[in-house]
Amino acid sequence: MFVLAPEMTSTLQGKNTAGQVLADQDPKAARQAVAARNNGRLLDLSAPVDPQAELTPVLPGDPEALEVLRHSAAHIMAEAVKELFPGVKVAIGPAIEDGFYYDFDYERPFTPEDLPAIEDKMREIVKQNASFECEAWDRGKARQHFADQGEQFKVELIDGLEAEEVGIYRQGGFTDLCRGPHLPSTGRLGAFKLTSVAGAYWRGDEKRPMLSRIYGTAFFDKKELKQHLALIEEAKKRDHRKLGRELELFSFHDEIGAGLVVWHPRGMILRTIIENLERSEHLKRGYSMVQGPQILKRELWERSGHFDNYRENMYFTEVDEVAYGLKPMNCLAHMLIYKSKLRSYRDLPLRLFELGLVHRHEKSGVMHGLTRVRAFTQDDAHLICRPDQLETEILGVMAFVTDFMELFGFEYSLELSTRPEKSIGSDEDWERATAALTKALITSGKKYDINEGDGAFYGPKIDFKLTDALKRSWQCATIQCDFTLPERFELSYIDRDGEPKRPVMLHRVILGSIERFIGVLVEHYAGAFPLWLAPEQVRVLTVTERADEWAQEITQALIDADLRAEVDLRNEKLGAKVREAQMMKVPYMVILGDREVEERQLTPRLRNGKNLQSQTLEKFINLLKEEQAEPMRLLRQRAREGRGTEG
RNA sequence: GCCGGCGUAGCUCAGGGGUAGAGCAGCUGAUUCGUAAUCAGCAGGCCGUUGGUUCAAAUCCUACCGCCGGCUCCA
Repeated sequence: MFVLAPEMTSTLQGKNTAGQVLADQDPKAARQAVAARNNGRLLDLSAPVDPQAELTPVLPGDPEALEVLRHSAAHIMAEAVKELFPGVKVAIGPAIEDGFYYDFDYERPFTPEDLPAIEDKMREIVKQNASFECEAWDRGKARQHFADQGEQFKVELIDGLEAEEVGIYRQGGFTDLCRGPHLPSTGRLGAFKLTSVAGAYWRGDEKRPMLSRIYGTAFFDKKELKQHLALIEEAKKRDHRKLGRELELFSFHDEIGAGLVVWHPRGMILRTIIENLERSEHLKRGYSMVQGPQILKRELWERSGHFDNYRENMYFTEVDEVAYGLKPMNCLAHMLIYKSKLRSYRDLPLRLFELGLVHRHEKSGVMHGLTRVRAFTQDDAHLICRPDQLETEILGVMAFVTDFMELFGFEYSLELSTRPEKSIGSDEDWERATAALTKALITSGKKYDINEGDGAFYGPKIDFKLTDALKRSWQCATIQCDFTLPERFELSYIDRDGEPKRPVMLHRVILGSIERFIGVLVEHYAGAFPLWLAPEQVRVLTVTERADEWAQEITQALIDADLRAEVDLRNEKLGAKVREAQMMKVPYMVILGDREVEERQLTPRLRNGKNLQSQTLEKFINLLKEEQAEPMRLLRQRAREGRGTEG
């Protein structure tokens, strides 16, 4: 039950508090409220309100409520840690997407074994039900307070603030610099759990000290916490690294090296389906296929700027005493293809597409299954065009990306990334490039965020972040505008007026890395691929060996019809065969017993456990063919419509 | 690269100073069976690699390699 602690009112300036006003408006809501919304701001219930503006309660179902709860949980955790580990220094502790964390500096890093004791201490604090009290302190006083306690991180934070007054929150014996708002009291923290420990640099800067971070999550009630933990379990089941092994798609090997994928037959057929689709879709959209070599002379990388700006990510070697670099990007060969003959303004845009294998030296701690590797294949293209064609080309790529995202059932969001610190090219070129991307974004009418300083070293970019079935987001497509490489490689075309002009270039990928994309796809579909992508589309199962002959005939007919079918003639019970096909997530099984043999029919079983009516082989093949072709039909239809609107 | 955890059979995991274990998978045989595991037998390991401590190391310590969770970076 929520009651304003009497001492809290003493800090107020004689005004009505949010809690009191809410209690007058709606006593029931006031009791449940964790904070209040007033004048577009979130307030503590103990805070004075602007009487002119509307006041609404923040109730447990609201998204902001969870943030308040988790932020308060972080404070409670910090108090617990300070009590248990004297001398520990606190850094920052925000609420995050699905929980909270707090960073600490202690004589040793925390380990998972420390967590139960911290949780127990937190429960004690929750039981004490101390109120969260907010005070506004003069910055000098606050600075002195934290300096006296040796809390150098807090001091640094205060020094970075502009305001003359800073917010100070207290609960029990713990005082923290904080903007708030917080729960009325610690007792309102319903269900929480500390989940992991990790190292984290102070302010995310590699050059600054590494702190010890404790992650946790919190909810209003135990049921929600349980659901959340179940969701994490579900995500684990979908983990592409686990499914990749179980479904025999790919593997990694110590003996081969970190971040280097080995594709097994089932994974390779999946890749091939996607790559073949890419090839045909690119050809249909006016691209040409090309391919460059894996190693190119270092001198060329120096010329492009990669040696100066990307060296630490590259692998170098020597051939006959000449230095070579293994390609981390595909653009150089494409530049030379452009330069191989004189180009007319009529030839543009030139769209060069390459499924290019690139190698990048990633730091040892960052590899992650297929989503972060050291060798990967980009569905890369370079669009070399006249300046007046730039916007149309960008829009064309955006439409291409949209078509593919819809094909796989992904949502996505857009980000515009601007000039980074380490970069090449003139200010004017960066401005022109950024303006072109911005203009295309505006024309497209799509919403986008701006990511300052996150562009490639040679140009700004639009990134597409796709969201998978578990609401996680992944970088896939990117469009990068580049005025610099055409300059460095002295690309030109002869314009209408007979004068040589400098073209502009776009770097772009649609799926990004085929490896990463397949990793994301595996998790998105939980390994149960739609028919057109399934490595094995049909498995033919016999009840007894009397059906062997019919089974082999059917299997061959399916293969002849370009379907991916396998047959299980083993001396096993049908239940065992079904189970194995089910675990491999094969979309269709075909059951063959004496009945089917006699009638020259087959009984299809779907992945969801349902049987279809027994039917002829011809009918079954038609069914599969149609289901397989449907996504492609929709893709082509969308592509045609898209082209129409672009003119 | 940094912080923490981990590395035992193809897979999932037990064993934690006295010389290696289970289930599943594999192989062999029997069984001919109707929708998520038929039965029996057999075989399988330089306990990630390398140094060291010890009479003795899968077990304790060093360093490498790799994996997992984060940080930083990124397709």
